[in-house]
Amino acid sequence: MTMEQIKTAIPPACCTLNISGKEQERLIAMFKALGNPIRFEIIKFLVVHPGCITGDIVDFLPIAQATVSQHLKVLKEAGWISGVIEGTATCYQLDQKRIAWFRSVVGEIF
Amino acid sequence: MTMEQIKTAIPPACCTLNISGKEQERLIAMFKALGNPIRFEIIKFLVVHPGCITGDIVDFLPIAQATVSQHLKVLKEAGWISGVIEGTATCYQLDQKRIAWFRSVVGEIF
DNA sequence: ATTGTTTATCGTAAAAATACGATAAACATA
DNA sequence: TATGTTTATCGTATTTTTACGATAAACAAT
Repeated sequence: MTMEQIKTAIPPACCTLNISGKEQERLIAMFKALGNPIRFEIIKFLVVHPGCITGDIVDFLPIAQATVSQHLKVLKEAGWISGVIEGTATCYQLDQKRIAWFRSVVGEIF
Repeated sequence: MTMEQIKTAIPPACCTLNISGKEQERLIAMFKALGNPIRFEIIKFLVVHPGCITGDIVDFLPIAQATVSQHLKVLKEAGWISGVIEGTATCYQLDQKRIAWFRSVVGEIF
């Protein structure tokens, strides 16, 4: 009886983890957003060419403008980038504050 | 003529980026794998309870055994975890080497 | 050998993501 | 005001992901 309990017990907790709720949702959204080859290329492009407008990214990628716009929206909502409207164009750059947060939380978890 | 060229030119490169090919694919796969709430919970569980078997995770989560097994496969193929067969059970833990690689590459990019 | 336990895989239905053309909205320019 | 430029959004077709039950495979226990 006692042995069976030991046999079926899960390994004891080795630590605690302080992430849940909205914070966890945001982190997962950031992971999900970069888990796509096109969006990863967009981020790489913005790392090297900060301040690009949508059209620059459309010219760079082999996909339709509507699709690029959609991917930019996902990246923006996840917190990887922010866009500043300048006339008819939108100027994008990395959201360094959020990215720093991402790195720090990943560092805390693992 | 000259002005038009300036107007349509993309911002100059501010740096270079050394990631591409198989390495980039692996990184994207790691992002994609953690961009799912169930898989994120599995990783959290394994952080706190290293060395758990599949059944422990099945008991912990509100989803079917087949689904858990599928998610474990995704996490394993992405490089987040590794599994050691012990009798009929499989003992899972984080792949710390790969995780360290993930953190270092993310640090290099951003 | 037979039965039970544990996990992975197969086939498939439902949900979500992705890509596109068409169109609208906002602004600049002639 | 009329025309062009730039981007976002809408509707939709296709692909991918997710979840499940059923089953198979590998081992343990009787």
